[in-house]
Amino acid sequence: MYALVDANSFYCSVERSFNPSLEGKAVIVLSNRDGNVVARSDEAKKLGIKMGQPFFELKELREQHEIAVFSSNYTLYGDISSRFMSLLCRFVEDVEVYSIDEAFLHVDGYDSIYPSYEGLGKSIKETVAKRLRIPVCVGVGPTKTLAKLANKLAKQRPELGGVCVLDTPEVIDKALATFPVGDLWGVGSKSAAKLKKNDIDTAAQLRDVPDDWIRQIMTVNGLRLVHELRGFPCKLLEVSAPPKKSICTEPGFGRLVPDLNTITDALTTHLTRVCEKLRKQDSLCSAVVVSLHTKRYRKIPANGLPALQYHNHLTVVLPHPTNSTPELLKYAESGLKAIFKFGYNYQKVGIMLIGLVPSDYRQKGIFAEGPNEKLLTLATVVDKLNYRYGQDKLRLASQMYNPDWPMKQEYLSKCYTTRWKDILEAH
DNA sequence: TCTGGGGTCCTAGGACCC
DNA sequence: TCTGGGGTCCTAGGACCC
Repeated sequence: MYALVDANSFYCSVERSFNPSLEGKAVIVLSNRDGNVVARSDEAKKLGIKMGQPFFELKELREQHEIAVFSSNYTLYGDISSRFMSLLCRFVEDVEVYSIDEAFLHVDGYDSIYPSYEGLGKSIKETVAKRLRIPVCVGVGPTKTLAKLANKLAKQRPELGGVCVLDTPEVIDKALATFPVGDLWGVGSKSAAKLKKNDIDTAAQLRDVPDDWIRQIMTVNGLRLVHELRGFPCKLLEVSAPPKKSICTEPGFGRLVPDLNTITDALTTHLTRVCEKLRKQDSLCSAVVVSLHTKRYRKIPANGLPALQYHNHLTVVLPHPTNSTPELLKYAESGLKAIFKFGYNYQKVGIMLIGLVPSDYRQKGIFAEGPNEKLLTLATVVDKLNYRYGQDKLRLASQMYNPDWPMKQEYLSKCYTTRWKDILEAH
């Protein structure tokens, strides 16, 4: 049996846990640069605020109702998340961290400690509430898909007390009979539409379709999903996260930028961040993809001419895998120069590291040089110093510092758990 | 009459997840 | 004024190999 433990409105709950006066009030958390809504408390959902809704659209609503607004504070959420996961590891041996706010658990073989799955679920819920003041729901089922479904029911039906166990065929049948097929894990909007066309509206109906048919319309993923609904596990627990296969970043500038110099500065900064992640997972990358975009949603200006659009990307294959920032920068910059076109107002530049291989992988081309070992060592030293003395204390001369564009974060909370000066004071 | 058969690797695009 | 960001997996088709 699998359990899925998932925090309720995680980002909002974290903000609340350090500010109890927000209890019972509408809370929202915004995306980078305060652009869109990425998390909503139940009260905010009731006001009709949609996931992903642009923040500026809420102006009127905010005048009518009291809504607590926060910029996203990933330092804080990340730290609370890791505390959350460590708590879960005290309950069972096998824990798969599935996302920042949810984890799958293997829950078999603990009968002597927890006589029932309900008991285990309640115990987890109470402990997380007590230690972190984060509300969670627990769903239990014979497969990950059913655990996920159970979790959703636990959230929807307050009478369950936050724990839903699907353990017998009868209980599972009953749950599937009314569960909308589009709410299943792995059914997105496209598949939901296709299924609807074929008169499949509930999870129970999907469970009973022929294998060949579902494979045809939803590929092997759909087949796996159907088997999971029938109670045969196809998705197993991944206790140790496999290394990432690609690492990318593509944040917007926050304003429109026409010149290559500024864009190159931003590229250097982005590259510095992704290289740090690359080295942290102990990998080398064998190619970089640079991309450049103008702004998509620009309104047609007064002169009636739509803003010129330009989107392009280029893959630069390296002569040998590396994780050295200056070395990668050379190739990334050449890629940028190749796709940059004068005369546009750009919104963002992106960088993606692909073809990641373990760092002990040293495959030399017959005539090409291997990675420069000195540069690799240098990168390690730079990381250590920056970890100790603060991000970007040691940086490339070409990296923009104190960027002049606004990193809009008007509603940022403090880093209560990771920065000495931000620790709460008790009076 | 009859025009092989089996495989790998890469890429772009689609779909999905949080 | 103002519209996010970071990932994974699968498939079909092309190119290539023997």
